[in-house]
Amino acid sequence: MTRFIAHLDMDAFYASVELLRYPGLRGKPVVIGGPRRPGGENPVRALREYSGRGVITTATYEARKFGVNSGMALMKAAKLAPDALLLPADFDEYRRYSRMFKDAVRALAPEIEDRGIDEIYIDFTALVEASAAEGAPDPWARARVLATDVQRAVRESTGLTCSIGVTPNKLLSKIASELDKPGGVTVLRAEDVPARIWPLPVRKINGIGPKAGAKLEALGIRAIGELARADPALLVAHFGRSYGAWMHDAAHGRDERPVVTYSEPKSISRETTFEDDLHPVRDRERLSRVFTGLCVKVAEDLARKGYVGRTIGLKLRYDNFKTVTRDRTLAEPTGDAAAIRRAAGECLKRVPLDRRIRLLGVRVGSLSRPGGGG
DNA sequence: TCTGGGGTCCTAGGACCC
DNA sequence: TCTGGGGTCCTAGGACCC
Repeated sequence: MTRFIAHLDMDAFYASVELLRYPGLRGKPVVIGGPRRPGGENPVRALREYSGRGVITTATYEARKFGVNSGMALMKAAKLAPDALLLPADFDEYRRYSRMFKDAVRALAPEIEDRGIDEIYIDFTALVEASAAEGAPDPWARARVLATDVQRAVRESTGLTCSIGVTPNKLLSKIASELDKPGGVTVLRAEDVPARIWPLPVRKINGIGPKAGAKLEALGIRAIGELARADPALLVAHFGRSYGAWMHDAAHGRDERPVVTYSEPKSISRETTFEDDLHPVRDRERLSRVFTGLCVKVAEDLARKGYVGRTIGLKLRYDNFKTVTRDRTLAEPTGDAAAIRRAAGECLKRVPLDRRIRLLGVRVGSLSRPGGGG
């Protein structure tokens, strides 16, 4: 049976929330990133004044014209767009707007899957069928109307715009929502895949990242259509049975995953990158203080969300960006900062400390609700 | 001036049990 | 004395996503 699945993506979400606060910045190149300065009044400054290890979380469309984008180091972005304005990220505020837009969508279409702070999948199937009597004869036309209704609801509740793709599955909708940004609605049927999807680069498929993309390129496969026409046996040979077969299906636009409206967290973690790499011996005290602080924060997060966990993990990144992890599973779950610190401390003893340290992180997994059966 | 922070899922080997 | 599978748990690393 045909499903009608939407993917909604907020347009330049963090930056757009900031523009509501600082309307004077509208139309200017603005970049969000870097840590929040405690106590500062107007945090807006030119990107060229930045120094540190932060990356861009969001750039306005005006800033993107300079070639900067999410994930780029701010220091590098400062070279490309020194006059762009830099604002620190304010995640509490973005989470507030996230709740607002999701509540507005839920009031119209309750079947929502959360995919992070600024995007969701929506299952329109039941609503499209229910509107058969009073709407247009073509169900896809009715799905488009639903999408524009959702856009309007989001705009009225938050003042923000979003882009929506509507297709028979999540994979295609995720691609489609990007095709007419910002503010567009893109409707794609299965028969539109060759014309609309196949010309796109393979990296547009959610699940094909930098590594797989480069490997495909080396095989001479750049467009999704080339991936669709590739010999499945060749893909399996290079990427393994599961991933190779999935890739081929994805290129044909096949995806049966349901919209999942509820899920429990699997782990809760905190990590921090130091402004300068720390020496494991000389900076031992500072390292230890930060370490304990991370454990306390994780414990607070667990308590606030109502979880305890059995597996305590440590993450360490060296100055050469190599990352190691160690973990230890306890007999009983805990949410106690001191117990987490003890277990993570044992993990630290199993890791080589012969290089400077760039990042330290603490994670708690195998979560359960305290007193609950798991 | 390289490369944040919070997540999920997958793989693979070894231990251990039946 | 030698030889099986299968299943689950734990651990480490890596790819990927927002």
